[in-house]
Amino acid sequence: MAFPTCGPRPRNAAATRALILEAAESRFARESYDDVGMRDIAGDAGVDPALIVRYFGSKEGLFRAALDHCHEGSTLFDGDRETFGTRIAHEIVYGTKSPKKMQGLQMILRSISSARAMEVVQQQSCERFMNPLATWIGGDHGAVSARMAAALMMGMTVSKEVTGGLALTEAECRSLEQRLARILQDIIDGA
Amino acid sequence: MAFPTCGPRPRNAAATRALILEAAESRFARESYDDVGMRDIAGDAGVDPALIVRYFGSKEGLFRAALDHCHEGSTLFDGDRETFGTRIAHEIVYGTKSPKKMQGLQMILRSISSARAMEVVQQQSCERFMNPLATWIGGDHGAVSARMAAALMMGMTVSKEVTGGLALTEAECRSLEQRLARILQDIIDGA
DNA sequence: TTCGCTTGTCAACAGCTGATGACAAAGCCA
DNA sequence: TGGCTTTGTCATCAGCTGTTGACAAGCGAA
Repeated sequence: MAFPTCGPRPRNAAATRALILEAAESRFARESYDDVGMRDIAGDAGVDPALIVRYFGSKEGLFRAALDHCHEGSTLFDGDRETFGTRIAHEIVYGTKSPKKMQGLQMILRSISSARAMEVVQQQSCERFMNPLATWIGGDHGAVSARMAAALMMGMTVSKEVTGGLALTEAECRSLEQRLARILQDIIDGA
Repeated sequence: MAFPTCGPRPRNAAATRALILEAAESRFARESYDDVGMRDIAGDAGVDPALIVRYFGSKEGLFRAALDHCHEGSTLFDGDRETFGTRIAHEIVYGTKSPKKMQGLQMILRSISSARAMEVVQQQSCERFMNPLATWIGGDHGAVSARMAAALMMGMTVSKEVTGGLALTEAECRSLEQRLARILQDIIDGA
C-alpha cells in the first residue's frame, strides 16, 4: 500500500489523500479510535503525519471522512433478500478479516470507546446505517428490526473478540451459523 | 460517595480500597478503559491517585480487580428461567442507568476499545461470564446459545449508544421489548 | 527566467497520562 | 518514651499524543 522509501513522495494530492483515507479505514475498522495514532495511519500510508492534518483538518476530521467513505461503498445489502440471514451469518462466523462488507459496522463498533469518536458516530450512524437498513427491511417493523439485526451483528463481533475467536467446536460453529441465519432472517421478515 | 475535603483522610486501608474499587466499577461501566483516567477514579473516590497504584499495582490491575469483583456480584441470572427473556428485554429497553445487573457486561463492552484492556477481558470473560451463562442455559446448545444471547444483549447496548438513546416511538419500544424477549427466550430454550 | 501556489518534510510544542519516590503523619508495640 | 510499620500526600518524571509552523522542493503561469 505504502510507497517504498526511495526519495521524496511524488507530488499528487488526490492520490495521497486517497492513500491516507484507505489506511485510516483499515485501521479504524481493526482498532479503536484511541488506539490508532496519527503516526500509525501515516506510517501505513507512507506519508508524513502532518499531511493528515493538512488534508483532513484533524484526527476527528479523518475519522469522519473515513466513516463516511466507508458507508458509501458498503455492500452489506447486496444480494437477495431471502438469503440475507445466510449471508450475514456466514460472514460473521467464518469471515476472517474485515472485508468491505462489514468495515463500516466495525468502525462504529470500535468507536464506542472514545467519547470524541462517539460524537461523530452518533451524527452519522442513524442516517448512514440504521435508517438505510430500516428502509431496506421495510414495513412497519423496519426501524425495530433494523436495531435488532444490527445489534446481533455487532454483538457477535464483540462476542467473537471478547472470547478471542469463537472458541467453539466445528460442530458448534455450524450450529451457530444455522441458528444465527434463522434468527436474522426472522428478524428482517418481522416474525 | 467521596469524603468531604475536611482534613486528612482517615487511616483505613480496607475502606479506602473498597472506595476505589467501587468508583472504578462505576466509571469503567460507563466510559471506556482509555477514557477513564486514574485521576478521574481517584477524584470520584476522594483519594490520592498514588493510592491506586499502591493498592492495585497499576491501572490495569485496578481494571482486573474491578472486572472480577463485578462478576462476583452479578445478578444477571437471578429469577425464573421462564422469564429470562422478559426480564432482560425490559432491562435493555427501559433500563436507564447501569445497575449491578448489567455492569459486568458493560465493562466488557467498553473495553473492546483498548488493546490493553482486551487482554484482561479475554482472560476473564470466558470463565467469568460466557461459561457460567452457557452452564446456566445448559444442554448441548449451551455454548452456542450463550454466545448469541450475550451478543444480542451487548449489541443492543451498543445500538442504543450509537443512536443516542433508542430513537424509537413509544409503540416501537414496546414492540422491540416484546420481540427481544421472544428471541432471547427462544435462544436459551434452544429453539 | 521569476513569481506564486501547491505539495511534502521536519523539528518541536503543549497537554495529558500512568507511574515513581520522597516525605509526613498516624497508630501500634516494647 | 522511642522505634517501626502502615497509610496518606505531594511534586515530579518520562513517554506519548495531536497539532503547529517554518522550511524546502516541485511545477505551472506570466
